[in-house]
Amino acid sequence: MIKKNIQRIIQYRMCLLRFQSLGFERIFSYTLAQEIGVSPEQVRKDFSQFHLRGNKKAGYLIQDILDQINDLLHKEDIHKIIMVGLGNIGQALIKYKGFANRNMQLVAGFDIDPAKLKKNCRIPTFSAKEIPVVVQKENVHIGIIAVPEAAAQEVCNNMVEAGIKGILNFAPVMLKTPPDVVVQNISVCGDLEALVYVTEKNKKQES
Amino acid sequence: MIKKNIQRIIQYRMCLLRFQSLGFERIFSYTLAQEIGVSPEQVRKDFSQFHLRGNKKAGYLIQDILDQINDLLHKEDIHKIIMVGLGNIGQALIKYKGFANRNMQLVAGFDIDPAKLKKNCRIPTFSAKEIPVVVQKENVHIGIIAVPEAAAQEVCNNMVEAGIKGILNFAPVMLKTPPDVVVQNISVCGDLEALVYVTEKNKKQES
DNA sequence: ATTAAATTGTTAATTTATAAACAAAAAGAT
DNA sequence: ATCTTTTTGTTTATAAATTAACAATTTAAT
Repeated sequence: MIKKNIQRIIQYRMCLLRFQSLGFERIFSYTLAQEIGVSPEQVRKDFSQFHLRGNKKAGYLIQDILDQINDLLHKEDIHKIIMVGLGNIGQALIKYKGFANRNMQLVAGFDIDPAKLKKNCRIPTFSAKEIPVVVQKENVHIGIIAVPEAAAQEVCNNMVEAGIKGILNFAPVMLKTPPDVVVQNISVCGDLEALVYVTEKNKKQES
Repeated sequence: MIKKNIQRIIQYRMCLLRFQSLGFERIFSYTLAQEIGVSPEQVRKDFSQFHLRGNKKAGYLIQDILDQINDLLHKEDIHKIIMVGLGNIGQALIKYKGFANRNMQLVAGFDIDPAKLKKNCRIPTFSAKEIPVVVQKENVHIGIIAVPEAAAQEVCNNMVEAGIKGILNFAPVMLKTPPDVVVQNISVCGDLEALVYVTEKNKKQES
């Protein structure tokens, strides 16, 4: 599982960019904390762990912290991503315009169904067989799996074989990968079910 | 933040259903653990915390555990969900057919842009102004926010005002809500950035 | 220059989550 | 019927994450 502190660092970055675009030059742990929904101590602790240092009494210099976070997250280069599965989610992500802002780029889409490839697309699309060719040619390390549950593990195997090292998985299965490949799962249905559970529980507790 | 054990319970459920459909009647903590990617002790601990009990030496009776988890998750009724924002993700989720299997139903979609409402849709769509009317009429407690960052907090306020108690948020902002409203965030970009960080770090460590 | 106020950064304490250990119970074999 | 094996369920231990506490430092004011 990916550490929580790095996930928060990513959030801090977005927040710092927002404050910077509003004209601020400095920010306090308290402000940042409130914006992210954590305690100021958490912010300082996270910053400390990644050696992001501020100025006592004067807070953090936004540009300075951003430079260092950008360095941490390797924002100096654009990270290429492939997408396997051109169904509902796949198509939606391909249409999404927010990747470029964050120095990421979807470079290719794949599907086993030739019908899905014909669609007028913002990125080149290929048969799933071409995964190794494209991954190696473009030197891609990150892939998204947006295929049905039944196909997910096989797609995953192909990706790993091709050299993918990080996978964002939308299929509702736990993928089996070698230890040097890291998987991050997203489960919309699961999250909704968890929300149902918590809200129903809260409802009961009131009564 | 939603507890991790309930999130795993939701995963166990999916896994149990899969095993059941394969013809199994019983299952061991070891098997379930392997499938979900946790330790058998974790499974037993989770089950213990929710009073899901098995049979020593004979493992867990799938049907029995499923009945109890279904009860926990209130699977006896269908949970209505509204979706605000009919852009890329909104449209994709509306097309998604997996909600019914899990006793959930998208009952309405909303957008401020009238152009978005005209699209041939599987569910009724309304202007965002209609949120309170529909939520109260249909008695909905769960909502999805799939609008741009700038609009998210206002949409959230409207939802809360209308009576929504659980929100799945795709916008990259921390929403401010009263304590009885629970928010679950999904950040595709954030997750991808985290994957980039971890894979680059692994790469360095090898060399 | 000295003092006061504010905010960081680190250390300590607490809580939460995960992993390990082991006793108890059930099934099956002898 | 007794013993052995297996697997649960609970208890204890470890690790991770969060929160709290407080010393150190910088700024600004007197």
